[in-house]
Amino acid sequence: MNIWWIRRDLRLTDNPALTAAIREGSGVIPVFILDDHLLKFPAKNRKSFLFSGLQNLDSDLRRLGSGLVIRRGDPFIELRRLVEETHAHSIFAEADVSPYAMRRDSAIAKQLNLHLVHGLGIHPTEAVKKADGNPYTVFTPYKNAWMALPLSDHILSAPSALPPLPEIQSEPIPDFQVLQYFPAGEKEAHKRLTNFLTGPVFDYEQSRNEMAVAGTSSLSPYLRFGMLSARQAIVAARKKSGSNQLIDSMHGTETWISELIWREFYQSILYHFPHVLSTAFNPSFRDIQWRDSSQDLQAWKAGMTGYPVVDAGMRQLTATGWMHNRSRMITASFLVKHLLINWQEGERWFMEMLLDGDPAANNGGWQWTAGTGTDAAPYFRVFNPILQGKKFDPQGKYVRKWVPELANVPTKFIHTPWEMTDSDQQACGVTIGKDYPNPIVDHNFARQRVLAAYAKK
DNA sequence: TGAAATGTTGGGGCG
DNA sequence: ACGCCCCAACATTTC
Repeated sequence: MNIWWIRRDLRLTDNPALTAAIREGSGVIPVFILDDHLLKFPAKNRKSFLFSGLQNLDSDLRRLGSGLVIRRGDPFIELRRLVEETHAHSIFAEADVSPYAMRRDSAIAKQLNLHLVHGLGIHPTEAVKKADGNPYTVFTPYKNAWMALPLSDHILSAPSALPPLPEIQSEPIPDFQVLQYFPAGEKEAHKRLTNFLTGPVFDYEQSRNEMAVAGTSSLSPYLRFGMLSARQAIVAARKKSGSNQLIDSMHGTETWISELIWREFYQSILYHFPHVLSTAFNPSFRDIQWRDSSQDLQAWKAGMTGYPVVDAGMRQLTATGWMHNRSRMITASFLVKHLLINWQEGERWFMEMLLDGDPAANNGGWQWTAGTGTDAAPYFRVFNPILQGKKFDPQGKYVRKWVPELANVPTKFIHTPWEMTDSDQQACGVTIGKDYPNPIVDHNFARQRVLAAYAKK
């Protein structure tokens, strides 16, 4: 009898840890531990998604004759108890790369028979390295090395039956709110993958940037909790790309696969440079004089900056726990460059709000935006929220959806509502400065300010 | 996975 | 017909 310790691999198909636990023993006990150290972090939406995913996994396991054991407390203490209670031989778990997880797991491995199994990404973190043994810190060469490694398309199948659980204590799954836009679970993940690969991926290069279009896979929360493995995603995409004659679909799938490789790149960065969670990766950007304005930070969080695309993104985030990738870049750039507020404030807020909130990817994204990271956007690249809106939400559909007070603003003014005359405003039923804020900072002024601040550091 | 400033070119209006 | 100017369109450089 072995324990399958579930952490962020809430799936039965293509699960190396589960497969190993089954193969190495005469039975398996699926366990999830509610770890207060992780659960005290204010991330209501993500916890709902997790708990809903656990409920889903539990019913999938029951269908196979087993079930999910839930415990609450310190992982080491709970696992030790479980081993005593069940006489389990070994514990199998998917290896993780966050500093907390690595510290936790190596401490537990000293006391208990814990086997960490690779499964978070396609290639183990240690496998993608430069010839001299050092980790890559630039994406393109990392990607090239990653692509050069053999990729098995073998998907581990889900068990068809499991032995019943022993009579042991299990906590109920905590209450959670149902997430309208992101139902949890493996089945939903597969539905989205199939849907994406039979439609949107064909036009991915174009439509992935259009914020009002469902042109992205929207799989990030599922990948975050392992309701879908990276291998399942990539193998399915590769099949699509190989089987289709349309050159566009080939480009689309390759571009999407590239996005999946970014996830592993940032996992590798976090693994090798855990200090990125507390400071800039690039030391020359550690002394920027950030502004300290709780008022501006609050306006950003609330989606009340006066720049419609920025506000639409921020409101989509609070309303759904997810934000379109293009809006993530725009809103992040706005916080760092326009408001000159420390990117770590944004990183924390995104971690509170995002269903897919993951320390590696989130930190990587923020450091990229701030220009402080590996292979980052150059600091002088300042997104113009008006131009970004015109380019990637030309009809203002995205803005109208998430900033309803601007719903009737003519397209001509949808990204610059403050340019409307009083009678324009009256005609579309919104008073700028009252129903919707004026811009909290002038674009040209902010641009000059941030360039000066970065140049000085 | 930028945007703005600056430089260059060429068509067309006009004296 | 010619030179001059304007300026849109595109290219390059700079932040």
